[in-house]
Amino acid sequence: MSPATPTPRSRRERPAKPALTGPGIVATAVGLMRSEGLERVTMRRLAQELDTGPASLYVYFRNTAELHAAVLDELLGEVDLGVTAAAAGPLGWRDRLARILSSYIEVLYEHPSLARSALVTRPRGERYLDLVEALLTVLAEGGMEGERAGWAVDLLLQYATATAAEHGTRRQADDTQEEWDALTETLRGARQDRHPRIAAAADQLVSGSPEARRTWALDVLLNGILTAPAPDGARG
Amino acid sequence: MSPATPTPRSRRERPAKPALTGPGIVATAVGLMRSEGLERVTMRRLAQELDTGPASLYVYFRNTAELHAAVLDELLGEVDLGVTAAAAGPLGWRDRLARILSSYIEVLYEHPSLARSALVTRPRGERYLDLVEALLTVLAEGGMEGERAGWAVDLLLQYATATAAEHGTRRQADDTQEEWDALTETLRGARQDRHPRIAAAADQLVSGSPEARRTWALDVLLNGILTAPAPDGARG
DNA sequence: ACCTGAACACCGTTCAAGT
DNA sequence: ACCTGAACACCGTTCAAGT
Repeated sequence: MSPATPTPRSRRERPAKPALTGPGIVATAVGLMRSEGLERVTMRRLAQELDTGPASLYVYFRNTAELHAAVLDELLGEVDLGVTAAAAGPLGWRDRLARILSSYIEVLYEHPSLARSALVTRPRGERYLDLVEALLTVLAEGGMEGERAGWAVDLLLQYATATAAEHGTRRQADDTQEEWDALTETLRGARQDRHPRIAAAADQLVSGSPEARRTWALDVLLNGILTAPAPDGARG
Repeated sequence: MSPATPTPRSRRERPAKPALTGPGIVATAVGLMRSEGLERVTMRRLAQELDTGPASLYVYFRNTAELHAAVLDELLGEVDLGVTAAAAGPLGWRDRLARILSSYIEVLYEHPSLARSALVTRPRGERYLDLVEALLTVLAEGGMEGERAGWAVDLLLQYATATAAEHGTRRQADDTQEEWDALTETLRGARQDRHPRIAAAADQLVSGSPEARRTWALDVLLNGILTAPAPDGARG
């Protein structure tokens, strides 16, 4: 099986070590994230995967945050924007907007730490622009344009991103459950004298499935965007 | 200057090394955060500050996330809840709610990384409960109780926390500015063929001061909470 | 129960040197 | 311009051993 002439280990394991390219690196990073989670998509671990040293990656990304931003943009390619056009079907604009945002949330749900990084480093890749464009398109159909629409996009995406960061799975389902139980217990155990309203409303504070809450939150946001006074950015 | 009998270095520098206690550790951690930022509030750095080894801290906190949660709760003591009671002044409930949330945002603005950690590990300390209790009190005055109020608290705090995580200062003002410029440039440079709406609305997407946006967002949320159908947690 | 030193298994980033 | 080895300055967490 092994060749007569010994080959360096690294060459044998990765027969055709590909030249480094930006897209190639990102593709490898995405694969690594899928198999081991974003936590493992570190400069060092990724370099190892690419059969090189960590310093090499700094030619393509200024830092780890930029690397993660590139991974995020790649992942955003999975968001379903198929319902953007009014011609796409019988759904009204509100439902189509909800579909797009739900798809976005679901994509990020698998990678909450990516959602967290999106909250810090604002994305601005091509796929992200596609998403923003889609949201603006649907909002325009709902009669929203200009400042109101621009700010609405921001608020809607912030909500969706934060929700994925908060509730996303893959954060060791055990931990999440444990934490939730602890919170529930804390609320239920609130003392009548100091936190009477919490004590009374403990169940309502933790009620509802994530889906029910999400549906409600999107209703809140859209109703609010439609009824709040139009923003005036020039004033700020 | 130096005593005749040599004293171990550590004892000389911290004359009365205090015994470790939960509150004492948190107080030291808060001080460390104020002087060097949350990034430096690591188990190792904190242990060094306390003149001990990192392993000792695991008696008090199961992990770094718990430590940061304790720091956050301490910091929440600074949130101004003085306007909670209707008797506090002439302000209507909406304005009082906005005051409380703005105070919360401002407290977290100085420590965006703490806000980020709050988004992941749900807080449940005493000060956090005080904040929730205050919000429930003001919402009740606006006629909101039960499920609607409970879910509203969640959504309002999520918005506030995410906003602080996103826009908080202290994240190297330079970096933030640079990132913002890059985003603006990206939006302005959107290609007419692929992202026409972004190209048209670029200025509206980035317009407005943080304060103007915050005011608008709170309007949106409150209007939405008041007009969206009451949630039904039992259904979810 | 509380505290510790030492170890294990990692990190990001920079820099001088190579091609 | 791109790539690299090596180094610097850190991390979180566990464990066996002490008090």
